[in-house]
Amino acid sequence: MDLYIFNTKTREKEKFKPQKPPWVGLYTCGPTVYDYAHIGNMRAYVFSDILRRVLEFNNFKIRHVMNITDVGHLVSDADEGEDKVVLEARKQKKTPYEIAEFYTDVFFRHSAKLNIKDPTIACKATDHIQEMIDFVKVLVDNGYAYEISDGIYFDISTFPNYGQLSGIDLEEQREGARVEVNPEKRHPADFALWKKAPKNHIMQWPSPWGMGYPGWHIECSAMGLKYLDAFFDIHTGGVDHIPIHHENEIAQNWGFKGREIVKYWVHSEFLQVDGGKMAKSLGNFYTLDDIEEKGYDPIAFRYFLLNAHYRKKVNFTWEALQGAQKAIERLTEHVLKFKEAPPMEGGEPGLEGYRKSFKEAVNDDLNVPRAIALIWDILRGEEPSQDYYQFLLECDRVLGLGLAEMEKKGEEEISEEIRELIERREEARKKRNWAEADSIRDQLLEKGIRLMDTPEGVRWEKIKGGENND
RNA sequence: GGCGGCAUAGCCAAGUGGCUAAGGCGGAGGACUGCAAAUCCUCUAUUCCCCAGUUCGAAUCUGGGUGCCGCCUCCA
Repeated sequence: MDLYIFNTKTREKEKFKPQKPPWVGLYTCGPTVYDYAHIGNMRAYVFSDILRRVLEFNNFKIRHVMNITDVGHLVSDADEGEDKVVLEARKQKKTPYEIAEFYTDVFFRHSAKLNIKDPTIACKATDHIQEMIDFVKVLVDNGYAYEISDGIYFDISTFPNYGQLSGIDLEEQREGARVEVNPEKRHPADFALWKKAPKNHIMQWPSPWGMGYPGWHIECSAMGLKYLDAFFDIHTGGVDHIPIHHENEIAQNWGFKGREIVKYWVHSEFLQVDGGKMAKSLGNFYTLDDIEEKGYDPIAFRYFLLNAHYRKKVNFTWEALQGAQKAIERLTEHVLKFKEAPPMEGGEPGLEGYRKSFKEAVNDDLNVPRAIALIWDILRGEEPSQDYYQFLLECDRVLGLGLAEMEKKGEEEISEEIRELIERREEARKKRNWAEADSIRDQLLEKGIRLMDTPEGVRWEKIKGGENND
């Protein structure tokens, strides 16, 4: 069955054909490690994770490269302002390397909690200064770049297709631009490949053009080519990167190689909060830590994201997250019933149909919402059997919800105090002292423990989320 | 100001020309229970922002309107 992916470049779903099957070269624009990644950032990485998993599901072998931007990303993409990491270092009175290391660790911690697979190669910009210098040198030598007083700039007039990815007409864009342009630049959209460093700049390296530091866009080209080169199939990122970052990348790749390097450009839409933009200034800027602090499982957030298609804006609300939390809990319960069920004699007759539908869904430009609906059809519509359980685990290779590790409620850790309360209630129940039993139950409920009396005895669960929303 | 996208039940959302408009959450009723919870069963959009049009047939295509959002400026 063929896999179809929407290519931003052609604005069409295209049949996916890697250049060197079974290998697939996948490059993901990684984080700029100057601050905590927020849940909107994380959507992009859950998306690239799903893409990777679907590729693996289709039996491709993946080399997944992700950059860690720890230098060169200025406060403005128009090559203005300060380096983000350096700025934060000054604020916190630390070195840029300390800042980068700290936020890189946080990023991978959050990724792990969301069951995002680690990239095959995670590469830091500062570890590839030489590669970037070499890249820029070639561009200069071949006449695609020029030097001015503050750095080396790419000359976009050498690349007639500039703007093709985003469908932008440069002349029109110029009208609305509110950025002051560097008067030395030949064209306002020319972008920095290498910046010359002022003496006191903390991060700087020797180069043919004196001490300096790389422009932001060059790292993806240099590292992408270094690690993927001849099988650079897919490049992912958020939609915000289409207009500047990825256009620039295409342009400089062209200058370097004389051809396009990337075959498929795939971009994920933004996550919105309460129907609008997420921004620190609006007070709706959340991180995964915030989600956990409110009592939700990170995996509930993953489930929430999987419920919507990656090319559509998704609207984050606490109510929706609560729904996702509840859904993943119920899903767990169902899955466990299937886990314990025996195999079906002669196999499940309906299984192949589900298998086909599942693959059709995910291979149709990653239609994960449809795939999840299918999971529910099995969970609610079919008798539990080991055959279906094995199939669910198969599906989870794509979904990454951690179905295999799911545990029964009532097996979580609880404090001694809670345990005693539960025992006291059991005694009261034996004496048919309902008033006391119910009062203890209410007490536990306030402590976030919900009791369930079953024929096999009492079970409990910690209540997730919901109780302390906003 | 320029460019683009979206509008499906209380909420999150699939579906882009034709079987009864997926799925989840929430809600209602019932079974079960000492009562609950969990679970199970049933129900929960005659209709897809509005108005025209194309078509045998449209949530899906076209035109107009309204609303929201994004980008062009930091951001995934």
